[in-house]
Amino acid sequence: MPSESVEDYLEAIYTVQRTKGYARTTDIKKIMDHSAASVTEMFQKMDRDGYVNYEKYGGVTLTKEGLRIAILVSTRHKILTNFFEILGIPADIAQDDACKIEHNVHSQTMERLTRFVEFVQAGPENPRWLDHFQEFWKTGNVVHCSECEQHLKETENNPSENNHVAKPQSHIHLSE
Amino acid sequence: MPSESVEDYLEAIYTVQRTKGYARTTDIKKIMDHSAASVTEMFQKMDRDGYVNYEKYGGVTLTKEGLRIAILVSTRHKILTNFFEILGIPADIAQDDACKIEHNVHSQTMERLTRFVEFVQAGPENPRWLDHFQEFWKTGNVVHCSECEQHLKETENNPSENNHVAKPQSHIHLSE
DNA sequence: TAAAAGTTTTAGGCTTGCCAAAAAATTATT
DNA sequence: AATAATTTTTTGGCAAGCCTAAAACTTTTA
Repeated sequence: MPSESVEDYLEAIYTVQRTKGYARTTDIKKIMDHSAASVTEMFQKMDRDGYVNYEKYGGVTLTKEGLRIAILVSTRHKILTNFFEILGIPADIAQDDACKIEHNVHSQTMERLTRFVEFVQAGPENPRWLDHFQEFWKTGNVVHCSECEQHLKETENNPSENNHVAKPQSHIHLSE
Repeated sequence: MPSESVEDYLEAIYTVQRTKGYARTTDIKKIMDHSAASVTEMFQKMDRDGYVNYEKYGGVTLTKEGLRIAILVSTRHKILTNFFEILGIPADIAQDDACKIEHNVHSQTMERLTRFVEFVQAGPENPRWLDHFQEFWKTGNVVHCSECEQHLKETENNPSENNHVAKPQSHIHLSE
């Protein structure tokens, strides 16, 4: 299992590789704001560990395994960002937090979060309850929706009586 | 700003201190599964940094600042756990993830999550949309609620026409 | 094509946080 | 109170990741 640091490098290399085919010391140095020396060291370590192919003075490309993890982490990053933005967290903070958390969260948690994002996006543009949450956020008011409370009473004794329309399921693998 | 490691120690000390008044090397060693040597070292460091009062062979108590941060981190931990459990994540995984994330998440994010948890808890026992999410989780079906869609059409042009009942706002400070 | 400019690597060093083993202090036992 | 058992601290060491400065290599440019 790669360290957090290695995961960050993999993500950065992946970004560069996508547009350029490979990544050099300087590319990563700029993205990660580490010294060139540190980047070279890491390239060597990651080569030893099988995450990249490293040629002296020639930069790196991701191995199959390196790519797998890079995609995994990037996917996590994206889902976390989406999720935070749904909750109304400013984009820059959502970015920051996603960066830090993407290394730590359990795959089962990621699956739930993924589904949650899909759930919100599958519904109408802005689901009603999300509006209610925004209202609660701004004013502290709980909107007591009479329809919902009615529904609650009705279904108290017969829990399952549900509707239609299937959505495709995502089958992203979020563990390592 | 304390390191993640120091935050973990503060949390552990806080737990012990609450029942015992102070914490000894062995208490923390057991909770954190580190060697006694490491714990002592940390006690000394945290004393130097003003987070605990340390007496040789006498254990530690939290300083005002140490307590402040311990409470802060514990609060974060609790909110994150609640939040994950709302999403349906198993308790043990929710615990694990909360432990890892509690150090990293931005205070603005924590505030949103706090409000989100409050929002869910302020409504009826299980809000309707959460049931819909559970359904979506289990079956992949999106429940197309005719009432909601109706509501959406109605409010398309006049966004704000809202109800009543205020809830007290929480004023927990989640930054350092 | 040779010197200048830029990039990459090597060498040596630093901090954090962990450990095991040995030494010192405290507490329990007889 | 003396010895045994336990706890705590000290000592010396290790790995991960970062750094600067200097050396080696590559690319550009005159």
